[in-house]
Parts: sequence; structure tokens; C-alpha cells
Amino acid sequence: MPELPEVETIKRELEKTVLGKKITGVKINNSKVIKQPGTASFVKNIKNARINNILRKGKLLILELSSGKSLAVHLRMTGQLVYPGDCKRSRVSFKLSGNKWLDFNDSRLLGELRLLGDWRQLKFVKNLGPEPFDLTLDEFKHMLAGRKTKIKPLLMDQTFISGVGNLYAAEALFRAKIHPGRPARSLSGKDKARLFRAVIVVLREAIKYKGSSLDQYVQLSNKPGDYVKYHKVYARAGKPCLICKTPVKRTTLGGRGTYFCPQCQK
DNA sequence: AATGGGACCTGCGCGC
DNA sequence: TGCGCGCAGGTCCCAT
Repeated sequence: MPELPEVETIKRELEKTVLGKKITGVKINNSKVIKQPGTASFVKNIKNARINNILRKGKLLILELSSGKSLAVHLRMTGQLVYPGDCKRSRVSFKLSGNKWLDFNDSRLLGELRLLGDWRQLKFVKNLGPEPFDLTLDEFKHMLAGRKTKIKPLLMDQTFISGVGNLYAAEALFRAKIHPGRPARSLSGKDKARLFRAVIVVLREAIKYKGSSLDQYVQLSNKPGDYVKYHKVYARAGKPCLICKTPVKRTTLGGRGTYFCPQCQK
């Protein structure tokens, strides 16, 4: 489940390996993941373009091309980018100068590839909230003020802040000792400060360890990320809280599995 | 504004 | 051993 740290990890590896390379060919094994434009036009318009710049906006990866177009990649749940790839399980593979392939894998076909003129015009991008790293504590506090929503779904709302998903929301709330169901506006100043710091720390640590490979996420090199061993609550239902030994609880909030310690998180 | 549901999808683990 | 089922969660969309 790629969130900000996973996508950032891939972005940094792409910069080291494929930046400046030319896309010399495209192999499409399942056109379902190509949302824009049609298949033929996608192939025609991406061929012979050079990868000029690589960006990340929230969980969205953007490859700016020499043609003036950009390739936007959203991994959603099970998307992977692998380089060099082998084309075996890929939905779409890009042949790059040097004759190695960049594979887009996606077992569940929920991921998205788009080739477009100006990625800034994408609705998803326009609606994105600020990156956590770009915020000050004061700004964060103001954003929570008056919000009735439960804090965990709010953290995961990409129009509120961008990049936090189910896993890192749970980890940040645990570290901040805040119950995931608390209305956002009920948080005290100190709560907000702890939460803000926890979000930043968790994301930074996860980037440092190259992401969490619980499910399908892998780094560009096809190796798993190492952050799972530093998880404290996610997917630990019934296991003792690492602080107080109370069994970790699992509930559903906003339709998502939610893990927390009923003793530590108030 | 907030909330809840369904849709998109496939692979996995579970119970029987 | 095999089968059906629920579930995993990122995003969009619709209803209330």
C-alpha cells in the first residue's frame, strides 16, 4: 500500500537510474491501467521522449518528458515500478535507452497511468492538500480547528494533507497517543503538536528505511522496504501493545481497518 | 460539512 | 483437497 514514503523512495531511485533516459518502446500487456489517452495515442506520444524530470505530489509520481507531456503514475494498492524489469508480470513496460525495461506491475489493476500535457491540471493534483513537510505547526493547528471529522480519516484525506494513508495514519496516532476516533477539533494544543511531530517523524523514518513492504510494495530495485520492523500498531490486532501490553484493537473507521491501543491512545 | 456506502480489482487466507 | 467467501485500502462518486 504505497503511501508518501514508498512513492518518495521510488522517486529517488528513479532519479538515480532512469532520469535522462529515452523511452524507446512500450509494451502493453493490459491497457486497463492506461486511463488517458487511448492506447494507440499513449504509445505514439510517449515514444522517443526523454525523461527530463521526476516529481512526487502526495502519492502521485510524475515523469516530465522532453515532449512537453508528462507521465503520471499512481500505484494505488498494488502498483509497483521495477527497474530493470523483466516484463513478465508487468501490465505496461517501458523500454529505455540502454535496452533495459521499466516495468509497471499491478496485480489488482487499480493503478493508473496517464499521459497528459499539464499534470497540474489533473483534478487529483488540484485538490491535493499540502505536503506534511511543507507545513508549520501553526498551520497544522489551524487546519484542524473546527473540524468535526474523526482525526484518522481526516489525516488520510488527500485534500487535507497529501501522502498519508491508512498505515502511517495509524502509526502516527499511536506515537502521538491519540485515539483515531477523536473529533479533530477536540484535540488540545499539545495533542496537535504531538500529532504533527509524529506524522513528520513517522514519514521521515519510513523514507529512511525505504518504505513498508507488508503487502506488495517493493522498491524500484524490486527489494522490499525495511520499515515494517519499526511498525508499532498497524496489523497487530490482538498482540500486546509495545508500551503497555494491552492487546491492540482493530476497528473500522471510515470503512478502513484501524489499529490502536485502547489504553495508550486517548 | 460529514458520513456511509458502493465501485473498481485480484489474490490471499479462512472455514467448512 | 477444493470451494466460496470476506477482506485488503486509494480514490472517486453518489446519497443522505
